[in-house]
Amino acid sequence: MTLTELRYVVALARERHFGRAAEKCAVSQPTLSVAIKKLEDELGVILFERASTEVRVTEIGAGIATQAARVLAEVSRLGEIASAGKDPLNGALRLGCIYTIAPYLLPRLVPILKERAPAMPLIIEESFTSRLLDKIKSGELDIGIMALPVDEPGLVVQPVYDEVFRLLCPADHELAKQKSVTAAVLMESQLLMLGPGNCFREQVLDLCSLASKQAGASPHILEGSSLETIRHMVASGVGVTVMPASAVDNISPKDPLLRVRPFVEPQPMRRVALVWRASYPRFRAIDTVRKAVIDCRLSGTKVVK
Amino acid sequence: MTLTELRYVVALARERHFGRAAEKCAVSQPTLSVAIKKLEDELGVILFERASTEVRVTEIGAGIATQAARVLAEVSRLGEIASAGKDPLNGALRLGCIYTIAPYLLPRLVPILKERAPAMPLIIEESFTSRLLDKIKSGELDIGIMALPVDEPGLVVQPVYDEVFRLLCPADHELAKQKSVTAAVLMESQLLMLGPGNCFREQVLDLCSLASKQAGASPHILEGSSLETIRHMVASGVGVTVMPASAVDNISPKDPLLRVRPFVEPQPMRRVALVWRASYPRFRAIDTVRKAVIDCRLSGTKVVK
DNA sequence: TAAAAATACTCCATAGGTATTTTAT
DNA sequence: ATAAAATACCTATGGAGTATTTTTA
Repeated sequence: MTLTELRYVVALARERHFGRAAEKCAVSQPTLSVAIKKLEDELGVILFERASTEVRVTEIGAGIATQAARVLAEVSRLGEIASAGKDPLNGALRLGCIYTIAPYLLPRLVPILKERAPAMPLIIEESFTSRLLDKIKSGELDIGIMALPVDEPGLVVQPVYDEVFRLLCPADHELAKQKSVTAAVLMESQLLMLGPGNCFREQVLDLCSLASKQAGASPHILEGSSLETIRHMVASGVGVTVMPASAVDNISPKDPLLRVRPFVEPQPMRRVALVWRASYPRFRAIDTVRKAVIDCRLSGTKVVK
Repeated sequence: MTLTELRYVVALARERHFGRAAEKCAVSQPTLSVAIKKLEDELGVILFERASTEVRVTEIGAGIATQAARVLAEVSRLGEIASAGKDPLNGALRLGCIYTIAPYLLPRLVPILKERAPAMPLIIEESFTSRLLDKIKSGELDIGIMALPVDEPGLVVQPVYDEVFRLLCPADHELAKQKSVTAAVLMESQLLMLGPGNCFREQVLDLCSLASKQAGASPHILEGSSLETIRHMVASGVGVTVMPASAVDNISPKDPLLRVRPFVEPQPMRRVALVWRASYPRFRAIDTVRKAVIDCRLSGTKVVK
């Protein structure tokens, strides 16, 4: 049975004339004749009474034609679904973001995407890098925003921007007197940092190990559960911390409790990237996200490439 | 787009594995791969994300697969409709019968058919031969029961039985004394007969013209609107009439008002036939009707062939 | 004789097969 | 190295064409 045959049946049931029905279907009369006969043989039922004067639809033929029309209607809906889905900016995008980026990027990113891709609702999830990667691979998420390094088979990684780190210290701290600081100073202070699982913790630890080689000492570490928590702890004078620029560059130089200081060149930084399954087909959706991220113009960041 | 392709999509959406889906569809893996790709190209949409570890259904792919399953369900209903209609004894049969047969045949025929073809409801219409023929040709009726001659292009005529005529006269009539009568006696009596349009009228008139050649006289004719009306008129002594055997053979020899007498050999008779469109496909339904008519065993009839 | 459908045949597109390559883990 | 999908290539079915025949009014 062929969809074409069904179209022929519907046409013939309407026209009651092989020649005219064939014309409507843009095929020759024998083609239609043969096809109808083939379908009748297949169904084991006579659909049309052929007489020289006119073609009559049998009772069964009428039923079959009606049902055939229904089938064709459902088929046409297939086409509609496809064309609705043709636009990559149509349909939900499940976006994951690591904890140390989300609160600073998403408030800017979401409105931009909402404007640029109104038919693409965002389903957002914040988590650790490793959880995000798992969910992207399993298909629970479509795209992730996270810091490098990321190396997972089957996933595509596209760096988007580099973000420098800053020192955050109490306003009355010794280091607040300096215009810029070296990583070595981290050795000499009570250092607050995120708990395990956060990639930013690793990056800060890398910075420390680098510094410790030079200074020959280990920092005094105290852990906080989120950057905002750590920020409040710094404000209360517990110690200093390292922050991504986007998390602290909104702090006024005249803030009563906090001071932000850059590191000396070469400034430590993290590289933030988009990550998606290699097989994910909505390229334009990804690119739209990338451009939107860039257009967030987070302070202390520089677009890659 | 092919129904086969839709089956492949449904299978692949379920299996999420080209090899297994192909197996379920009883085709080779490349066949399924190519077909899916072809459909994706046609719809202009990626339906499946291919990764080496697993196949994932895209959002659109899921929608398409669901709709494809719906299409296939509707297609399978086509098959059901066909197999339900495969039995010629399934579905209504529109049966026409002339006025001078219907009241005597149908009371026996309908129960027989109802028993032998319970799934074939009868839609019955009584009319004149010419009206029946028109309706059969136009498709309003499927089959007709009527007296010959019938010669209409496009229609098939199958004689079923011959039915002799009888003389019906008042019990106290002169002719009631005879054991059998000749057609010539019709010339000598007040003759009741049906009005124009009835084929039986023509047959009786033929009988009279035959007789008049021998007797050299014309009958005194009075018209009635139906055989039953005429019967009552005969019973009231108005005159005599000619009747088909099946209409009068139920009259008792001891009936207080009426007498039935056979004609001498060769007895006048009518040939009753089934008539249908040459293109009408339900052969077995026709044959079932034919056999049922024969099995009515109407008195004074003899099966043809 | 004319109109309409069926048949005969020819051709080519394509669905499906096997063998092989590519790709990613 | 292995598993899975894609690709290449071949074959055969059958869909569609033209020309012709059959059928019937």
